[in-house]
Amino acid sequence: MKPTIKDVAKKANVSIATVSRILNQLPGYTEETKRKVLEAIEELNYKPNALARGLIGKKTQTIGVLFPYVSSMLSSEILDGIENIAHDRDSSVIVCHTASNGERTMKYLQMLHEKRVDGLIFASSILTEAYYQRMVDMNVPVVLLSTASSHPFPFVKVDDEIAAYSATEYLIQKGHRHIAMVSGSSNDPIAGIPRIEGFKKALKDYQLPCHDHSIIHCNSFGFYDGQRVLPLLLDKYPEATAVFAASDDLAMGVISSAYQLGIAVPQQLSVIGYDNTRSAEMAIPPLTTVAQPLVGLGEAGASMLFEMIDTGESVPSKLMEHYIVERESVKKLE
Amino acid sequence: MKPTIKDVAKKANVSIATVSRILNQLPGYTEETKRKVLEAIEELNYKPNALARGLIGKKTQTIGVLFPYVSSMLSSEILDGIENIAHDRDSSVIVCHTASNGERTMKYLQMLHEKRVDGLIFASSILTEAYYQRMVDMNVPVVLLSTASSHPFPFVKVDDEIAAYSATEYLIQKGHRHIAMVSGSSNDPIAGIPRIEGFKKALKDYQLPCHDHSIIHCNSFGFYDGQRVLPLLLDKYPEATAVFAASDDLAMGVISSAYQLGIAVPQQLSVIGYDNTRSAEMAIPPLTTVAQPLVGLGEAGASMLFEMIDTGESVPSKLMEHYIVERESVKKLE
DNA sequence: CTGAAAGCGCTTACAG
DNA sequence: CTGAAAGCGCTTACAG
Repeated sequence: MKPTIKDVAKKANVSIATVSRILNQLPGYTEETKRKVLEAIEELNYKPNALARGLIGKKTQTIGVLFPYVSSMLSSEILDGIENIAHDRDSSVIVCHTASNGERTMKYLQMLHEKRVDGLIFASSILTEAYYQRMVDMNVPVVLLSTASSHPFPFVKVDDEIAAYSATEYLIQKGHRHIAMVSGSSNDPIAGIPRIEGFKKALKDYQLPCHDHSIIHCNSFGFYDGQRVLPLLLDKYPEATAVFAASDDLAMGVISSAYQLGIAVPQQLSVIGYDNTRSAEMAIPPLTTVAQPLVGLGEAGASMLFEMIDTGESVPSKLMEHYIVERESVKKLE
Repeated sequence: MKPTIKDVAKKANVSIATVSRILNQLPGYTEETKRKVLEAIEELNYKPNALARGLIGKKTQTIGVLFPYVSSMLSSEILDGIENIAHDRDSSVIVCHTASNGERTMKYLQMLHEKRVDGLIFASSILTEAYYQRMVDMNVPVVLLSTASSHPFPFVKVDDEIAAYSATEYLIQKGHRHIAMVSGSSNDPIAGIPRIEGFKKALKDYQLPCHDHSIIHCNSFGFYDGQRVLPLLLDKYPEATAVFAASDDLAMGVISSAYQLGIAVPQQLSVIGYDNTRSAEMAIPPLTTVAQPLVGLGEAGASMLFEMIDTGESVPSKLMEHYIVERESVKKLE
């Protein structure tokens, strides 16, 4: 069977304690013994058993990440960032796809608990009381990513309200006076409401009108909602010259719908998105959007988590900078 | 500290063996003891330690998945499928992002070995001799996903040559006679060469010309290559009325370039892609493409892996069906 | 510099 | 039906 530390010890003619020391770069052996042991390891093709190691109480070198959807561009770029940092730290990442399902999330939490992960990243969902309790039970560091809560876990995200404000302001500075918004899930306390507030605030600060029909509410942040909703929007607010979509997918839906309606973007209608996912640059026309540093969010979240794991203390929350990526979907009005 | 099986045993006034039996639904206790034990578990909020369990030699309920890029639409949909099946099986998935880097891949393999994963899915990369050796050392089932090799691991993929043939044939049936191909990484033995062969074969079967300049070779399957390459293609092959792009990203690049060149798709140039990633439906015009069942590939690969884990025997390789998704990027020529 | 031994939290024969 | 004990593969004081 697979060689164990005993086999190595026997082959090298030392005790398992010595092998362990060498494996863990602890002091206490001569160069000569080290050589012998390394040689035995090599010959036997020995690989230490991480389970046994973890059992002793050391870390498992594994973190868990919970995403509502693992197959969205958003999640996958964030995951990319997390994975990069974890790799630098010789840690593995277990991904969990919750489908925004409470029961499923609880089950994942249980699994991650049993596997004794060193920490948790909880991304892009609302932290319920039940999740919170379970996480407290686990007694490991957790960081919230692209979400926030009143519970005492640090988060990393961009300021949605300010970012939405920026997007709207950008449109205003390009000369637009009749601006509409496609809001996404408008009752979502994380990604819905704050973006709407930012939009409203910008309009107000610039003394521009914000009617009821300036904002059209959807049930999701997805492409099809954007597509579905543009005709309705234009019907109620035909003077609109620009729309701020609360996600890139929504924006792509809007552009797609405009295309079908024979409305030229940006000549007749300007569109700005939110996220700067990979698809924004592939859009026709290339989509102007307010960028979230997605990979950066993942990296920051993972770094924060590892710091907590190392120090045993919490870290401050972090707001990441958004920025406007100018492409070709917004026209400057003279 | 965290309660262990001992604490539960003490509280319920039984031995740890009995607790273990109840935990694992083995026979050998009265309803009454079971009740007591369950109660103790509940009160102590006891969670079994998966590390200790795994150490005994039982499975770790964890599989490892290796992707070249974790943040591509392709990978993330495949991962979605894998994760679904793993969840049904109460298993976790560790994702590894190899960046197509040999050293990094070897390191991941080492980590996964140390963590004693129950099996491996190796996706979308070429299985080198070194990887193969390491995997054999690990002595766990592995399945190849969207790739194949002469080594004796089962694979699941679509038949690239036939799928490419279908795409080309589709264009021919739409009346196109001058068809070009944007090939992606043309020396890639998995996704490069077979698609080129399929393209050539279709042209030949229908007695259509295939010149040197009918195929333009890229270094990747990415958007920017498609974008960069269209002008070159058209320069050498101006009569082309349709192009088969070896990936959706490539196709989006072609469409984007056409847009900038003032060439209308599909009126002046038809484009068919390959993959049917999420972005295909968001393209303008919506992209006709030959679909790989991405989530299905992930599910099939994971199912095969778990079957191997359960039975200890290999399973047959599997070719998944591709199919053409007709959208609006191909024009019928009269 | 080195080893014997206890212990991490479980499961699994074995014996009763 | 139930428990004592060995053992999974390591790490960590402790003693020399």
